[in-house]
Amino acid sequence: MQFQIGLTDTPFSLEYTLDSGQAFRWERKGEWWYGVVSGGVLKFRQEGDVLYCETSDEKLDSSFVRRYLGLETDMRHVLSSVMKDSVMTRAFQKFYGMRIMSQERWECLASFVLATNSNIPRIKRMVSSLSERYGPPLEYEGTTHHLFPTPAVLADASVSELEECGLGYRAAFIKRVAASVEEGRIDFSEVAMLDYERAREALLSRLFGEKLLLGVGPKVADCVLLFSCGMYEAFPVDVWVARALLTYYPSLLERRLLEKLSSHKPRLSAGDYYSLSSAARSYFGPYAGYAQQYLFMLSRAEGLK
DNA sequence: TAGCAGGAAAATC
DNA sequence: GATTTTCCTGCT
Repeated sequence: MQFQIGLTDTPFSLEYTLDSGQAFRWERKGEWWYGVVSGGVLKFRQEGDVLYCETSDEKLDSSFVRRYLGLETDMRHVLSSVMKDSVMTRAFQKFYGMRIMSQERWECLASFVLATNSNIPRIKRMVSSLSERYGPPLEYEGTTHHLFPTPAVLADASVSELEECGLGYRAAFIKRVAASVEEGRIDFSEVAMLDYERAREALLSRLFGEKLLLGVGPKVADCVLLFSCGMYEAFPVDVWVARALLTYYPSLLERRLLEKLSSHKPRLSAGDYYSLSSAARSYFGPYAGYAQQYLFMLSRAEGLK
């Protein structure tokens, strides 16, 4: 199936969106970006104000794509809310059109569990070898693609086999998290309906179960809420965003955090994470997550240390 | 709460 | 080619 989406009335950059470290299954081949999403292969090419789309699956239609790429978000609201200072102005000018996507929730959770202590190229490799090994194959244009594996399959995989996908110590985490999802301990659609604070609590443990979820801390929870549940006030803080806050927004930080972040090897405790994240959320407001993603990109582009 | 380990690849020197 | 860093969390 082929179709087009007009972008005349809304800022959008395919490249900045797919390559901003939110999603890990997109690859550029020549003019086209290829990805596997929700049971099908998707293919995108942007030419100015037109987004050309092709897909193996009828269900991945234009309304699906608009939702997936975050095109339904009214950027005028985002801009008027988040444009508070010259740093934001610079970041939005530089990466104009970058959108927060709305990804499949289980895949998003799994991807960010793998992301701990890692880097983007490696995360992509882990996700793709997991998919090749455990995901159902899908032929498209003469190439075999693989869907992202289901929780059931990963829960049944052995840790040593998972390790062979280059996961290292993350293998045990992903197995446990998959099992929790499979057992219904995390009900994503229920989480997505809660308000942000409750949703984070729920993801982080207590709601449906007794046991702590291995491998899901506040940062991973924030990524899942922002990138797959449409909670734009979530403000994940990773090393790059922490550096950006330290460099551009020192006045938002308590003295204690300033000192810690300036130290040689900053290690944030859970308490530190919450104070950082909530300081940023109250400064940037309901679309803080957008501010976060632009800061992430700016921080990397400017090579902050 | 602080301190540390974890595991492999990228980035950097 | 060696060292440092890497979209962090769990355990003690």
